[in-house]
Amino acid sequence: MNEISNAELVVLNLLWQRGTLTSAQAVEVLQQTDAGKDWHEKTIKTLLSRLVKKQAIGFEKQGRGYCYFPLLEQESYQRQASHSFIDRLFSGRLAPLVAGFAKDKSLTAEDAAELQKLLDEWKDNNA
Amino acid sequence: MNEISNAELVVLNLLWQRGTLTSAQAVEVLQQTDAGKDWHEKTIKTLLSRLVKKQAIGFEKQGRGYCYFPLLEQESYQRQASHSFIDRLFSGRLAPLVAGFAKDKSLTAEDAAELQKLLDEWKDNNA
DNA sequence: AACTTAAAATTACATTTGTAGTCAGTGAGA
DNA sequence: TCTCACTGACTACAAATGTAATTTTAAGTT
Repeated sequence: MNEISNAELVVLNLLWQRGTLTSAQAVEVLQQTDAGKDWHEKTIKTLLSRLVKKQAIGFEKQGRGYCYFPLLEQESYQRQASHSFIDRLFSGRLAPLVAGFAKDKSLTAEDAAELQKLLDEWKDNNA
Repeated sequence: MNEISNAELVVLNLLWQRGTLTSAQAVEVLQQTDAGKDWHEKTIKTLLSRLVKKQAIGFEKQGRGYCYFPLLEQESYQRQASHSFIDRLFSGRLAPLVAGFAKDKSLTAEDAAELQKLLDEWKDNNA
């Protein structure tokens, strides 16, 4: 029911990437990232707890502590969040978002190629 | 400096759409929309005030009250917010977001056509 | 000029979020 | 077995947010 906050999402992203982590590992990794570099250990543990309370992640006992893992699927979260974002900012239209990227030159050649591929596939499936 | 909150964004979107509005007009219109339908008049006025404080909108006196108008440009806000969103959820890659839309069937033919046009233009500009 | 009343300004208050600190329990080492 | 360091649980606290209510001010009306 609850939303994932920005700070929580940083931790969740790491768990999606790694699969499972102890809190100590999460601290170790996050403190070397841009987003988490000046987070206190306690802060990271709080975020883990809040993610557990929100049922975004689960854990199982392992040695002295817990081993955390995602419960919420990344793709499903991304999908829900993307739709919600595009609804709020672009009245639900996807193209204007992409247009913005194209316009401000932040659409890389790689992105363009990938998008073209997606479109070609889409056309195949909708021929 | 401050972020625009979700509730504030609903009001700001309306101002972007209409250009200018008195608070009474904002209330009238918003209460007929999905997002604002159960907002109290006072709530909407609070949101207008907060947007003013955040310098997202301005106002000029008109009759007994104010006439509000956007200060923050919609396109620039959309651009900043899109980049930030895609950074947080997709490590900065645009294509996976679009791929999500393609995958869950919410990419309409119109979207597809528009995206193709964008890509063609991009190719022209980057030939 | 005085009054009324709608707007704006100020205040309110619970919840969420960012960012930790403290307390209590337990496994691992002495 | 006893101790202690580490971990999770609980507590803290200010700022932001959602959602209004109360107070003040000043434009219209009489």
